[in-house]
Amino acid sequence: MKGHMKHGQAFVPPVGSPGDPRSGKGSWVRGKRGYHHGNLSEALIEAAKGLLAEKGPAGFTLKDAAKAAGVSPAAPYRHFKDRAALIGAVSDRGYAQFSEWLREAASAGTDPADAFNRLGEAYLAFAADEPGYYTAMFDAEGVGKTDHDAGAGAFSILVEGLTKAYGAESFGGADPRLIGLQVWALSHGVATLAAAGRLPYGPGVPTAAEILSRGVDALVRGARR
Amino acid sequence: MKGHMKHGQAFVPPVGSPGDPRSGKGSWVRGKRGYHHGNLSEALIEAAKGLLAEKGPAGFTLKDAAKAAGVSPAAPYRHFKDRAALIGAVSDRGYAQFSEWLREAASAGTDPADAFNRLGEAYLAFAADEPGYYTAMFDAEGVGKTDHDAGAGAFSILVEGLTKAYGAESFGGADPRLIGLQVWALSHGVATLAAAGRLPYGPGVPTAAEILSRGVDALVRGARR
DNA sequence: TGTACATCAGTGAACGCGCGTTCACTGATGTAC
DNA sequence: TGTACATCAGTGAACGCGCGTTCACTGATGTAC
Repeated sequence: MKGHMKHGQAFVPPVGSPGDPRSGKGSWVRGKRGYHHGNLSEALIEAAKGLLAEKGPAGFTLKDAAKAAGVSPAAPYRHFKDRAALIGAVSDRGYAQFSEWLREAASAGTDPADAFNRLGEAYLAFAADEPGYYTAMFDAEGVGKTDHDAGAGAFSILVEGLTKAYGAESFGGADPRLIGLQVWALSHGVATLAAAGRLPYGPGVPTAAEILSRGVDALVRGARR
Repeated sequence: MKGHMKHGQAFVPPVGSPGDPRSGKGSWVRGKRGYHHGNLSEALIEAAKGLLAEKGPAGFTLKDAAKAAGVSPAAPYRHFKDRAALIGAVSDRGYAQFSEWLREAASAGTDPADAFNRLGEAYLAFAADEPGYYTAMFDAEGVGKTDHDAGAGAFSILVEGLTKAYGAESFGGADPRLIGLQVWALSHGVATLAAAGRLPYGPGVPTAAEILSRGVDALVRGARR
C-alpha cells in the first residue's frame, strides 16, 4: 500500500508556519499555502478517517474534523452537504481501497488456494490497519446504496477467489456464494470482536489472524465433499 | 404549592386514569399508583432496551428513556449514576439472559451434537429477538469488567457444548477453545451483518440462520481430524 | 501586458437545539413511641 | 392506635455545553478584453 502522507490531524500548525504541511509536500496540489487550502476535501476525508478510527462514529464531530484539517467549522460545507455526506465519502473510499486490497491479494502468486488464504489475511489486515475506513463502512448510521454496490463488489472478489481456489463444483453442489458468505461473516466477526477488545489475548492465546486463517481453512475443508 | 400533580409528558395517561399501566397489572409491584413509580429501575432498563433496539446506541437518550418510563428526566438519577450506568445495567441483563438461553439450548435433548447445533441457533435467535440487549452487550461504548466476565461465562458454555458434542480429543490436538472462538466469531459476524442489513436476502437466498448453522457445521467438520 | 470583474473557497461569529446532569423542592412511605 | 418525623423517590425548571449548521463577509484565483 502506498504510503500516503499523513497530514493535518490534531495539531495543525498555523498556515504559513515553518511546520505547516501545506508548504508543498507531495500530495498537496499547490505548493503555495494561504487563504485557500487547496486540497480540503481530501484533507477532511483523511481527518474524518482518523477521528473515526480513534473515537468511533459517536465521537466523531464535524468541527473536530475541520479543526484537524486546519480550517474553520464552516469550511467543510463547501465540499460536503452535511456530516453524513462526509462519512459517506470516507465509506466510499474505504470500499474502493478494500476492494483493491482484496484484488491485489487474490491476484498475487499463482496457487489459487494460497490466493484464497491471502484474501482472508487481507480482510483482517484491512480491518486492523484501516479502522477508520472499516468503521465508516460497517458502523455508520447512513448506509447508502453506494455501499451496497461496493460491498457486493468486494464480496464477488471473495467468491471468485473461492471458486478459483477450489473449483465451483467441489462443494458438493453447495453454492460457493454460501461459503463466501460464511467466510465473510467469520472475517467480520473476528474483526469486530477484535476491535471491541472482546477476543481473549495473551501468551499462548491465538491472535485474531490465527483464529481467522485457521477458521477459514476449517470452514472450507468442512464445506467440501 | 400544591398543584403538582401534572407530570407533563406527552403520552403517559394521567395517574389513575383507566389506561394507566400503573393500575396494578402483573409486573407492577404495587397495586396502587401514585407519586412513586414503584418499579422504576426495572421500567428504565426495559425502556432503554427498547430504545437501543429501535435507534441504536447513538439514538438513545436518557430523557427519552425517562419519558418512556413515564417519569421526569431527573428521576433516573435516583437509580443509576449516569447514562452509562443504565446502559451497563441493560448489558448485564443481556448477558444473564444470553447465558440462560445458551444453557437451555445446550441442556435440552440428549444428543450432544444436536445440543451444539441448538447453541448456534440460540445465539442467532437471541441477537434477532433481543436486539436491545445485543446492542448494549456488544455495541456500547462503555465495556466494563462485568461484561468481560459475563461474556466469558457465555463463552464457556459454548466450549463445553463443543467438547461434549465431539469430545475434547477429536480436534486433532487443537484447543477446542479455538474452535469455540471461531464459532463465536462466525455467529457474531452473521448476527451483526444481518442486523446491519448487509446480508443478501430474497427467494432462494439462504437465511441468516441457514448461513450460520451450515457454517458452524462445516467449521466443526473441517476442524476435526 | 495590465486591469476589471466574476467566481470560488475560505472566515468567524452566531443560531437553535437537545443533550446529560444538577438543583431545591415536595409528596408518599415507613417507623418509633 | 395515632402522630411526629426521617427517609425515600419523585418533580420541574434550569444549567452549561457542544453539536450541526447558517450567515454575511472577504481574500485569492482565473479570465476576458
